[in-house]
Amino acid sequence: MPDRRPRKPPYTIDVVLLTAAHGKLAVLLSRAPEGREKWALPWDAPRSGEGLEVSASRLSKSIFGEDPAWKEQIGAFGDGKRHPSAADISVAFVGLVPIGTPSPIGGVHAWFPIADAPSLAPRQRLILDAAISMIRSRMDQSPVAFRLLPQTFTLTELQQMYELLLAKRLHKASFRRALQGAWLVEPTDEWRSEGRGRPAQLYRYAPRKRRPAQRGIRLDLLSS
Amino acid sequence: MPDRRPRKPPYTIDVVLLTAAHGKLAVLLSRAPEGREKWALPWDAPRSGEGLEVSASRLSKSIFGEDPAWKEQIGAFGDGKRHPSAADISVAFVGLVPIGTPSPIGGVHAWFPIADAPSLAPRQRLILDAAISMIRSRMDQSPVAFRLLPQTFTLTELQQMYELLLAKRLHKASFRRALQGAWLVEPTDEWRSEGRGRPAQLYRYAPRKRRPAQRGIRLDLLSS
DNA sequence: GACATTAGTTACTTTAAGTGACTAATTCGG
DNA sequence: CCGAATTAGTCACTTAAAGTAACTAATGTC
Repeated sequence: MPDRRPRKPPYTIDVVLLTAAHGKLAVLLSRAPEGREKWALPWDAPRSGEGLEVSASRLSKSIFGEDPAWKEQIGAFGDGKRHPSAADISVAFVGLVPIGTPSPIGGVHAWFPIADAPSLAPRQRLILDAAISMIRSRMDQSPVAFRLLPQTFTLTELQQMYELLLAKRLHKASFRRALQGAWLVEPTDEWRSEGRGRPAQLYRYAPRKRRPAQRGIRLDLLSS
Repeated sequence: MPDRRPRKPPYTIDVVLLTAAHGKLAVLLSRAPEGREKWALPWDAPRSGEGLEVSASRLSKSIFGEDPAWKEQIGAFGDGKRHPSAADISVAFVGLVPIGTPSPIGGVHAWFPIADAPSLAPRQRLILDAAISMIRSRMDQSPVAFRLLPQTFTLTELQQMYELLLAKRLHKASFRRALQGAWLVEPTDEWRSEGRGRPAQLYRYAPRKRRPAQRGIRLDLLSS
């Protein structure tokens, strides 16, 4: 990962790969061979002529063999905070990895629940915090919850994912009614029996464009 | 022997300054002395050791003498698109200027309604579009509408600003009820008589923290 | 003083969300 | 084979919020 060419790069690409495991959000960190901190977010210098998105994809692929299920830029970070590289700024991306994706992780990478992540270089700490707050605030504009789940899932799993991200319990009937109204999922003809209890139908993410109904104004969100 | 040729900067800072004028959003452009396009978003190379936010402030101050009323980073842009500079990437900021701010604009700068902006370098076009879509999507999380208005304003002016940003008509009673519930404004003891009709009371933006009431889930926004 | 004009409120309707209790389909332990 | 436990899914009723139109209030114009 760290490209140790003598000249300092003009900037770095840092990626925050997130997944859900054991009811918690987890972030992928790489063991840092040198430097003050033992772990770091995966980062690299861009290659010549390579776009930002492409760099981030290359970095993700070097870890997983494939792109994350969803990826978005967080922004550029600088302002004098220390980074494993000597670069003045870092362009950060957040990517989501579906729960249960086989991770070809050797001893070099490891998943950490975000609450017990080890200490990171200050700039990378900022990036991680920004990534978490970004996916929490984009949940209603991007299919964040769906990209943390496999292609098919039960509605209970989906609800639990929303509860994890919102850090809040939701009521079953309300959740399903909202889901129905939003035309986000469609049932498959498969069912999953999870030991005891009635089997659950599997659904897939299949958003249908709707008229921009968008009722109301959400002024109340401003006052949080 | 040091190389004295103008070295290309590692990145640029570009700013999208927006205001509202004549019922439309307008962007500030600078006349470009050279290059393929006649106009450009204000940009500059960062100074050594200067943070990103600081660079953007410096650039804004060089135009207005003061910071915009609100400012936020949009992100980093690159991916091979052409820019007035030779830099590989540009870090873009959007800033809001209250309606009616005296602009010490010579022949160098001018406000353009966003619908009739002249052609820009491809990367700057992307930045401008991202800025617009950003403030539209952040309206319910940041006081965007308030930062486009003067310190005190009438509720009708505020409603018209929301209508401009949302590109949608709102009903007076609903808007005011939502405003009341959100605890975002407080009345001043001033009134403004605008020619004919009953005078309107002036309000100021004074958000009060509330319990995170946040009722419901906005799944419907996902399907737009 | 009648009227046009803009501000602000009220009362009623419609829609969405909160909630608990219900039915349905399965496993498990006798 | 039967009943309790368990999880999935739905229903009906309650409560809260947004849509809407008609109202009152205060000013300027003629």
